[in-house]
Amino acid sequence: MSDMTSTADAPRSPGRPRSLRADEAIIEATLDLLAEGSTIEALSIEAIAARAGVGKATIYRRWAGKDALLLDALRRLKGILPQPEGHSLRDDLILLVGAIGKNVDPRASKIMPCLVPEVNRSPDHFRLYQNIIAPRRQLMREVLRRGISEGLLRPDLDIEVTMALLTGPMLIQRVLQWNPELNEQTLPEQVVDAVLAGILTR
Amino acid sequence: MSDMTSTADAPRSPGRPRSLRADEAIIEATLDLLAEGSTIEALSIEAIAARAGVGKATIYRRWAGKDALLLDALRRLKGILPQPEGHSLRDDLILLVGAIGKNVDPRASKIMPCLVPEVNRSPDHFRLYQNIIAPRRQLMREVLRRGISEGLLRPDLDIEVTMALLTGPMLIQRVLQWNPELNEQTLPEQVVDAVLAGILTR
DNA sequence: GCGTTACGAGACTGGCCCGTATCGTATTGC
DNA sequence: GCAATACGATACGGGCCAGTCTCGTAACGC
Repeated sequence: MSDMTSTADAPRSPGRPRSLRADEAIIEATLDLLAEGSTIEALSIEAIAARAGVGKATIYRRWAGKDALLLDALRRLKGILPQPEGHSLRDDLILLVGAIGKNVDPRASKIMPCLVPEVNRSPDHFRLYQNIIAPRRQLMREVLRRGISEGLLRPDLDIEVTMALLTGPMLIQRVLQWNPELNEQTLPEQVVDAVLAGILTR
Repeated sequence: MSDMTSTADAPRSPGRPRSLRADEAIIEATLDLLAEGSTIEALSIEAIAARAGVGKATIYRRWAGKDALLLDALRRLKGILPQPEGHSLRDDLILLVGAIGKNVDPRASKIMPCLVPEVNRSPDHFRLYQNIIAPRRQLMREVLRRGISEGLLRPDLDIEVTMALLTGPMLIQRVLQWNPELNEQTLPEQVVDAVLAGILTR
């Protein structure tokens, strides 16, 4: 939405219309290059244009520069939210934890780690990042609140801390490869069960 | 150890000896620039030389290139390990969790997020990263084992998962600024207590 | 057909950087 | 004093890239 790429209510300007294929190709090329390991700042407009089979001018006609293009491209990665069923607290939490760092677009998992420095540096990227994860946090918050109101969870529970507890292990494993010993497949279930029950002897 | 910077057992070569001040100044300049927000690849030898008040040749005389210099510089950030007292399981865990992402060198916390992409890309950086955190994990592992053998913790506890549970929340908060709502100061205590007790109603 | 705008391709200037080389000078052992 | 090496500074060629501009061509409304 940073530029006039959108299907605006334009008063039908004269001349040849913008190519929708070009839009798509540029965004896709950007995400591809990032997913292939290019750092966010090693990424060049020239490389994107070449990969997209597009002239550089075609990119500059649409975006002001690399940053604007990048923010637009990343917005495409938002993906869809998981849908907790609401039957079982445990199952819902496992679903949400398993969805952390996952995305319909498989490139997302390669790209995410590259964004960490940007998020710490640029307010724009930080906002985008928070916009993407906020609804997911909200989803988990609601599941936990339901658990409390149903009497399953302690009423004095600190929900924000609990969310960090559920999210943290999965995120450091997916983004930071924190511990090679851990099994990413079974981790969501293990985390949820451990958080629910605690680790003290009963 | 990548180059001959070390105080080697040299057979006393002739000519003017290398300046130790230059070594120090170059490393310090590198860490300073990183801490000030330069990305790892935006960092240029030229900028380091200027900041260190040193000729470029002085750098190339010591290191083969940016990567070698960087790995050496990062090794300086290792810092010292926290020392659990061994009296109280809870206190020891709070100490260890609080030390996550902390360092005697305050620049470390600024630099860490910048390294995330490198760690995912370069095996050298990944090794360095694992070498730094492995002893800290080991420390936590021992504290948890002691907790089990003292009968405080469940004997069937999955220690690796538990470590992720304790580490994850702190790490995503310090490195990713995951949730602005959370208080970093009180988080270690909250995390340890929640993990120990679980969140189910008793 | 005509004016208008977009297209892919690529030329072009200017900036930043790498890695090497070359200054004149400083510091060591002999 | 003399050879050897290091020093800071700076010049140099080469590469990559940003952003602008200019080709000849293509697609639209009228």
